[in-house]
Amino acid sequence: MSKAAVTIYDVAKKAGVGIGTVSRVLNQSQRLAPETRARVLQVISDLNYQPHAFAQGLARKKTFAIAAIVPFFTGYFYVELLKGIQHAVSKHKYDLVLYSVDDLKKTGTYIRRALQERRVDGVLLISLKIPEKYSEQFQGRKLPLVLVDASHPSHDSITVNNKDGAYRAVHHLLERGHRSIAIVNGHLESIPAQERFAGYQKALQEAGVEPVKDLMLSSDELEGEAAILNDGFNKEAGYLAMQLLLKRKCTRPTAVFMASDIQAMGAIKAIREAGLSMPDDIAMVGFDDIELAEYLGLSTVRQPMFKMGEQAVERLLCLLNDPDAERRHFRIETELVIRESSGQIRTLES
Amino acid sequence: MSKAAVTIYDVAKKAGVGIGTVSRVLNQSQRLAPETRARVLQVISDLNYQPHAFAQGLARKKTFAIAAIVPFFTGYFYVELLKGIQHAVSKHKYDLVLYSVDDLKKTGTYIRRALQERRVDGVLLISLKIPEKYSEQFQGRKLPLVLVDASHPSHDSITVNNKDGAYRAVHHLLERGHRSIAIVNGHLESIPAQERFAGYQKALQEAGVEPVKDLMLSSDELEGEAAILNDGFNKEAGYLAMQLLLKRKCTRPTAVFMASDIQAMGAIKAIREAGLSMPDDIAMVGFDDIELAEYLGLSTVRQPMFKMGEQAVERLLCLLNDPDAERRHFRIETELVIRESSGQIRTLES
DNA sequence: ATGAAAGCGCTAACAC
DNA sequence: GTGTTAGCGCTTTCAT
Repeated sequence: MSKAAVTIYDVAKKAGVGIGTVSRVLNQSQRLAPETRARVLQVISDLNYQPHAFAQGLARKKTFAIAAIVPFFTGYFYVELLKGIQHAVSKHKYDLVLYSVDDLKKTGTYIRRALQERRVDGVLLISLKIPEKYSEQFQGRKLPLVLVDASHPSHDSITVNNKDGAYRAVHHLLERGHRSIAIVNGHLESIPAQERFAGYQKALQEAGVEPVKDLMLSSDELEGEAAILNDGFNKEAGYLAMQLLLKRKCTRPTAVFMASDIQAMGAIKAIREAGLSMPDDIAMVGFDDIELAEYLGLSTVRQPMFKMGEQAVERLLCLLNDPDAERRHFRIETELVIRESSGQIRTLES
Repeated sequence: MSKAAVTIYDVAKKAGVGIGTVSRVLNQSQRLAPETRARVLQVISDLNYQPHAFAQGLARKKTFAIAAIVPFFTGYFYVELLKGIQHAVSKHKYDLVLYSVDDLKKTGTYIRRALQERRVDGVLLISLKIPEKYSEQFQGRKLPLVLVDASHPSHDSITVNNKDGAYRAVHHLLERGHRSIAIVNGHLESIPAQERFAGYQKALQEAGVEPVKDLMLSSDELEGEAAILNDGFNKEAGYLAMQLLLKRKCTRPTAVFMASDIQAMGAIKAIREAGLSMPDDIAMVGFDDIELAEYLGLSTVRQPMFKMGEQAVERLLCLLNDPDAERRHFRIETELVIRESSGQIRTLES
């Protein structure tokens, strides 16, 4: 109940040893008389002493904390990821400092802080593009960095195979007999959006289906406040895009690939409001496999997000021990989950 | 691009001043020759210098970080809360250290760490019960603590008015003409679950409706792995509970109050599987207003979670500046959101 | 107004 | 094996 925190000096004095010795028992040093160690340990326990993280950090030049810089979590994707991260971090007895970026313009500020404040030993940068300027600084300072859901040649990264995932989604729709397949994408500035678009195109091309410009929508073309937010992967954007699609009376698609489940939610609402039904009037495949997808009977492309988070941390911790390790780029494969929204096999009618 | 990080000494030397002076410009000290300040500022900028958080922390005995101890986030509630927390923390240029408790038995470990490592200036303890032992330590050390979604006489707290929320939900159902109203609750060990139960009882009693034991379920009575997890507020638990309820042929309720929306999701699934419809066969009101609720047309009790998070941080920061401030217990009111699941007004038939 | 010096609580190199 | 001491990078008196 003492007011002032107990320090290593208090322990040393009470145990009748020097502070060096106390420090040694703290750091599991080998060269110690078992008897001395026991005595010190006893005092530590009596005094309820615990080392001061900042003092240790300063002396050791090691913080035992890592930072995760996340775009202000829009939803399930980041939550699952964070769970995985937290799980791994905690397992290794590290602390997690969370920087969440509310305004993408300010990404640099957060990176700069994580980089220069030396509050953490390493950084996880999630779904965010790293400016070249900072990329160099990370290398210069040898501060380990792992990119998650993004990549850069100079840094380790863990990404989902977005292109292949999208390819599988659209391929599945083609197999079901659809030929007029739309895509509703997030902002095209976002890398995942670009990759998913590429997968969409590849599948169509392979099947010899001519891409139709009117069937390719992305959030940046939309009007409406909410749709513009962040990366354009949101409910509102999906809703608006689907409304647009449904207006195209003559060229209305029979199926649509939604670049995210959350957009799919909005789209489904628009379909219902239009008095149409899914999958009969329009089939759908999403991306993410958020918790809700199963509930909605939405076919989708599942990303193993928790695992990604864990893996990112594991990799980062490797880098901490060996900062000169070679760069590695992990690519995690997706899984197509087929539910009701993809409908039955369609006989051709064209 | 220099290997070693730039320190206050580098700045001092290059600016031709003492380190004290550099420190002063860093700390906005008043007594400084404007010209000196400008010169130092210039050098700081040239060298891209930024103070070392740990060194500052050690010297100032202040970390500019707070911790949030969260039960391994089960869902939307914690995400929204965290968003609010992050928003406020970031606004005040503090850092957020996240401790997420995967195993409730280990709560003490995390509290202990936050308490004794002195890595943070204050702690937010969320939805977790604080052991008396630690409660005293927080007071002894004068480490500010704010309880969120939990309370304790010796500490500041922010809670939702669970009892009133539940009361309003059930009252609403009564107004719609229901007399046989069930409750599906989380684990009764959880304080919110207890409070919601109290609200349920109060509403029934006020309406002169006799409580029926068979209509009062909570997750702890359920069998099944998933249902037991954490606080019992989960989809699986809702599903199982509703199945049980639907089995009671003769006493099947006409309405049910679900203590959380996520349980409601599971319950709705069970209802559909039983070939019944909501709200005709069974009306429902949930609790939380998760994103999905609107989508499901689920009437529910909305908790302002983001706001709670913000407010908790604001209060904690107040406490940092004035550790001897009087304890305050904030109680946030809920809002009843009426959607389709509550059905139309029912004519009595009994 | 500003330089010098004493800590903050710990680690690690150096003595014995 | 263990005590002593010099930092780690900063803030903050205390002089001047």
